[in-house]
Amino acid sequence: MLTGEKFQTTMPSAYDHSQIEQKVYEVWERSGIFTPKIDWSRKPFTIVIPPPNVTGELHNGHSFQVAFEDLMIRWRRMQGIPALWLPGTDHAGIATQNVVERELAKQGKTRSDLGREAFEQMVWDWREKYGGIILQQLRRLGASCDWSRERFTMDSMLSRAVREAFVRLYNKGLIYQGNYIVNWCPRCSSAISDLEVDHEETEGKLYYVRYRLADEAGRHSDQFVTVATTRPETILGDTGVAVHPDDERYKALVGRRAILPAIRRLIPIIADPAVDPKFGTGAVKVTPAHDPNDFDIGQRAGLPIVVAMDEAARMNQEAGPYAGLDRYECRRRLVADLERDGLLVKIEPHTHAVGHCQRCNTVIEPLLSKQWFVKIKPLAEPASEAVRNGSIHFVPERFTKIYFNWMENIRDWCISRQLWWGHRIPVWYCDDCGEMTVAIADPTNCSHCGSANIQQDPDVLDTWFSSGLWPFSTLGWPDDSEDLRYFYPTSVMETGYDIIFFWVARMIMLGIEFTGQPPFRVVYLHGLLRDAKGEKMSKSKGNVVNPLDLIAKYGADALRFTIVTGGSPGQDQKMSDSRLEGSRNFANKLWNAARFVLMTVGDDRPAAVDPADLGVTERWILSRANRTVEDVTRLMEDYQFGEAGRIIYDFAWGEFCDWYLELAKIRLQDGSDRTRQAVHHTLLSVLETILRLLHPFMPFVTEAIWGHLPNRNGLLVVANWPVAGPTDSPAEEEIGQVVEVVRAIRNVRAEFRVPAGSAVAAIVVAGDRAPRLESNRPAIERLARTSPLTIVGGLAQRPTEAFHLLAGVAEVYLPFTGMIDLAKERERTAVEIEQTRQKIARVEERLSSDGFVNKAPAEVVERERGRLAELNEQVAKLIARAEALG
RNA sequence: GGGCGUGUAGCUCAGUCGGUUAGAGCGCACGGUUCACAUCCGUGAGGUCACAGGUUCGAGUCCUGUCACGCCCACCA
Repeated sequence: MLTGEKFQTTMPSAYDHSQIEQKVYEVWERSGIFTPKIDWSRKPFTIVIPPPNVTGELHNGHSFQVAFEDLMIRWRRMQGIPALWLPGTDHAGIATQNVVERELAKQGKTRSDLGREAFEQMVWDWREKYGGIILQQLRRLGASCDWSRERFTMDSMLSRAVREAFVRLYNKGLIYQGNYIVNWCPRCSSAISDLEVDHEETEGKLYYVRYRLADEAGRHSDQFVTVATTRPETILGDTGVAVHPDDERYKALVGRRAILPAIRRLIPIIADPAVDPKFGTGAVKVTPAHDPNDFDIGQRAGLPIVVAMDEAARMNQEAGPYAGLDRYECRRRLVADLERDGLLVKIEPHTHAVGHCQRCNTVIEPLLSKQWFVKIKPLAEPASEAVRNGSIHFVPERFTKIYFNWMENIRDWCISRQLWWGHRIPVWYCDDCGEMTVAIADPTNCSHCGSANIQQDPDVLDTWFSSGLWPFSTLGWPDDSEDLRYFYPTSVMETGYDIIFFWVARMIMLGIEFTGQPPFRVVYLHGLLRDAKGEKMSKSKGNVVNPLDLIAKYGADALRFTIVTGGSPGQDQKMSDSRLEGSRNFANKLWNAARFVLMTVGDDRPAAVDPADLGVTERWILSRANRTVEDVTRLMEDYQFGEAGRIIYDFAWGEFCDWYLELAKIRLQDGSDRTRQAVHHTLLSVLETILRLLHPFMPFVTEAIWGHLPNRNGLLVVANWPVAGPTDSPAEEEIGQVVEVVRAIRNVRAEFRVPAGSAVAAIVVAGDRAPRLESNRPAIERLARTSPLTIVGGLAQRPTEAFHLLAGVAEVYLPFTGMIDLAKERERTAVEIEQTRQKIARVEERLSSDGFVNKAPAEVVERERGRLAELNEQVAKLIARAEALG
């Protein structure tokens, strides 16, 4: 059995997270409790971490992941469930390659200066450094990951899974190679997938260009056709002009040929229904190699394909006089030339969406190129079905629709990247027979002709291909490992909603394809972190916050509690210093409450208590604690973590600290030994319950306090999650009444500016409740500072020279002799009577309506009747008061 | 061009089977050296729940529409 530790020998009056958090983490990690024990008689709870990219250090968005994932893991672990949180990092192909290339650029070098091998080594070094930093940062956040199962997407084990997946899909015909238009980033010099393109509304221009028509012999005629384009440089790749088949204006032109300006290529005029007659002139230039629409049109009409640019978006030899120019320089010169030749009709301003590379913001060039694709429809359908039939559930629900919408319109996934960092595509080309060998293990010979002259495809796979396998590749797939059998499918996938398509959808598709099961049951999506102005965090805006800075200032507990209680699922969140301060203060409050409890209780755990010795005060706080346990557990089951955290906060601060600790002081002062024992027991018991409930939210401070508890047994991290005991409504009602009376008196004291130190006389008239208030006399006397305090059932004669107020069903008189203005009292009473009568009228109206009495649930009607009775009682007292005032 | 979200106190946000008098933190005002805590304690002010209709005995909550802000998706040359 593990023993807890005191992380400080004494408890200073201010909680100092910086002295404690790291020590606590070391104890947890040393204890080995983050590694779950496989127990086939119990169903495990599994989360695989969304692996942070090894591009650099963690940013504050990662704190969200940790806050929610660790919350779930710690909670389930406390419930006695084998809980695995599997950590790891992602090689993040294009992103990591880019940051390393930027490093190189600082030395004035490019990756080609180094060569592939040396460059890859440089990225591995980078990964060593930042991968390590990231894992340390996760520890600082308190992540209770099973470090013995740490993975990296390019580990040999996971790389083998990638090859296995590729080969299986290839053999099934779901991976194919082909020449299609892809999104080409000239800066990265690679194809990227549709998802990696950001569309930005851009103020561009629409150029109207005249193409001269050719006569039948191919010579100049005097006729023209005018086309409109936003990218004039692509004219150099035109192989046709298309019009709509029903467009009367152009019917006669179909079948004729036009002469391409600048390079005088003859191109046919064809009809195609994809052309919108209302756009531009209704005639469109067709550039099959540089536009996806044009590619389709070209395919239908059998047009030739002319690629006019290279992979850096410079014009190639097809561009004739413009060869070697950058695409925009070419555009500038070509437009000038067209104008000179009288072929430029006009230029209109035109706003349209321009694609940019998500990683480097370079304008994307649609380009014909030979790439590898995943045929996605056969994978998407079962993936949709898994969500439709409830095998996978989204929290919050609304993301289901977004998921379906994307799945239904999905297009084949371009998975090859012309990069050096990543999983090399497991395809080898034979120099002799030209055939491909696709294999899991590196082949030495062509599988077709046996030649040893084979060369591996130079490209790597989209980083999301390996990420898509993460929930099972990390557990040993394709082997039938014990981990895979026990921990898979995982329980919850927790991540930001911004990567539903990139990652979540692909895990579902690939998970079902390869394991026959959905990779997780629940997708919990947290919102995104915004800065104080509500803007997205990004490096370019310079508003990225390092979580370590916040941890240093406020503590990891405060950061996590702020995140979890700061919003609701799927909702973006701003983080402010004032909220972080509030959470830090809460940790301190808890620390001090614990100091008080421990100081009071001493070093020995009180023996079990005879329930008969519990006073109503104890019964009250224990009942409230049980209710809190029940509510929190229910909310956690329902993924309402924020609400759960707020409830703990309210109970711990607003009830335990504000009221019970104060009441306990009084009980201890006045009580017998048996009472003291009951109070000690209750103090400790409720404190422990709070610590247990709060541990998944604020793991460090709760564990640190736990370490000071007398005769503690083990660490809090593996303590049991509390089970709600019975509630005690009479006790809750009784103390509720006491609280109400105390508050009412405090209120009046403050209004009359009674010095805090001085006592006031008070008379409480409480009817048949008087005995119960009487038994709480010390509490009222001390907490409301009353002396003498008179508690009676009724009064023969009501005092007039006193301030009068109602506290629930009790009346309170404060005889502020000489300070009472009778006229004002009369008026105040009259106003109160009037207000109470209005309330009564409203309730009576409701109760007299047939609709309400018949249709509302019985308990609601009952509640209204009770309310009416109470109001009637109040108004009677007010009238009596008015009469006494004369 | 589609779709989604948000609009509740000065600020940041809760409010998930529709049910008394709509909550919290911060900020603000007033008062506090009560032996756990000034990272604190007590008290208070502050909201026609964006707007307009509708459903209902009853609407911040459900429906329709409008306005404002934000986001996502989309091959309009």
